[in-house]
Amino acid sequence: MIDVRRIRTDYDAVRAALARRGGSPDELEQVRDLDIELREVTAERDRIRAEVNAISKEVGTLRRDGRTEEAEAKQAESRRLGEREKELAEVTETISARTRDLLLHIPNLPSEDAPDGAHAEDNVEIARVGVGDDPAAWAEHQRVPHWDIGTDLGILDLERAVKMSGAMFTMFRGAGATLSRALCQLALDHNSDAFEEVRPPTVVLTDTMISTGHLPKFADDAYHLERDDLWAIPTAEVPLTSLARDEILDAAQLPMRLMAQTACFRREAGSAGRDTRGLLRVHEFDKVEILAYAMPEQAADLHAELLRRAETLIGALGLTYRVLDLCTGDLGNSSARTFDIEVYAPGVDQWLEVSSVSWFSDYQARRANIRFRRTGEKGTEMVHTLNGSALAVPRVWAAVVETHRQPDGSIRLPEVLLPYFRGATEIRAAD
RNA sequence: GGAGGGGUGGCAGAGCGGACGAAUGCGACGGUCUUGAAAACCGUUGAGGGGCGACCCUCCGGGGGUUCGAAUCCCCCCCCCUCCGCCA
Repeated sequence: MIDVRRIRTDYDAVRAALARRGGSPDELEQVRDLDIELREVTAERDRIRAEVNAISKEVGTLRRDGRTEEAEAKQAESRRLGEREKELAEVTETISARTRDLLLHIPNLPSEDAPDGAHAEDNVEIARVGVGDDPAAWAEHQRVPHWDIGTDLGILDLERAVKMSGAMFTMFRGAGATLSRALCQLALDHNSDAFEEVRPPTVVLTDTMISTGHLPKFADDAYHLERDDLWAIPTAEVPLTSLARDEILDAAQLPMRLMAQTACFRREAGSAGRDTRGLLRVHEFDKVEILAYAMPEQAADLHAELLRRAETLIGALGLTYRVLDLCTGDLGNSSARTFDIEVYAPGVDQWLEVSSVSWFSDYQARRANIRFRRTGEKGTEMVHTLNGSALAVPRVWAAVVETHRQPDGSIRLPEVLLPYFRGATEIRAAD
């Protein structure tokens, strides 16, 4: 949520910032008008409440002194005021519920540093590492899609996954399953110097989904367990962000760094028919997420750190990648600024988004009510939240397999993965 | 799932219709004393909202109700603890 007070005091700037995303300002305008109305009605209601409180006190005194008649007169007066108050209470409730609902639908203000633009094509490439997508840079044996490689080597069993769970579910087998697990383990080990490992629940309450911004706007993208009104998380960002919900953190605790490996569930409702083959777009996948709570002045450095950590990992796997600074039109709803890491997968000849490293300013913190107190100071401020995928398994799995495929069809394992492979250095077809 | 007990400020814990945003203790912060520290003593110390301000409003797990007035009474829900059942 953006701060209502900013809408109140700085409307034009807020409106201009949101306009950079390309949306309509209707909701914003409604919030501004409702807020003015709300404060008027609330002030009137508070006045009446104050009066009722004062009268009740008098009644107490009068009754104690045995002045029953006077007390009864006061009570009657208070009853009348109470009725008026009830009416006003209904009005304020309606207005504030409406305001909150609108506010929950308004996206975050983009950072001033985020590049302007309307579509993904306007994203700015800020780094490119490896051989790139130049056809000449890749050998013929690397031009095999991972689904063929996986099937040939017996390490990917999509057919049976579909039998159990339907389209866009996956199953790794043998060395393929080991590779999946090794990638996660590598990501956790790589960040264990500064991040606390967490194993959160993967099924959460509605409020938990609201805190990160995944609800109410994007309900169609998530799996909902109706009977218990629970949601399967689309990313560990959801539980990790709610970890500190409704808490006031000490400045000394910040920045607070957390990481978690979880299954992630996505309905992919809007992308039916796209990337249906292989591992490019699936309903369930494993991911290691890194996340931080920070004071505002720490956020920029942390954002750079999260990006650097995600990048190092991809680089260590010997993959070719590029980093994009997302333009305002392509930014996620809750994000103020996002860097995407895209890996080049030679077999499918595509750039695959494998990591999204985002800074949410205080947008999620306000939804989740996560504050901090500066040491020695009174009052509280909203924390800033940041997160990024350290490693998302299926797409990285695909890129590793395609990139490191040898002329004889085997896969040479990158050195960083060797500790997790029980002595093996390559993946070959079982006889 | 069944029976019983409980949810109050950073923590512990009283209050069970009116002077209670809440005793008391601990903790934290500031001060006195001390070469320094400890102890002792004095003071301060929850959050959110509105108003230029005096000040006002809300919050005692959540929601609803009774009442002139609710932390306190009634109803529903959630969570925690103990016992039983079931169970990876």
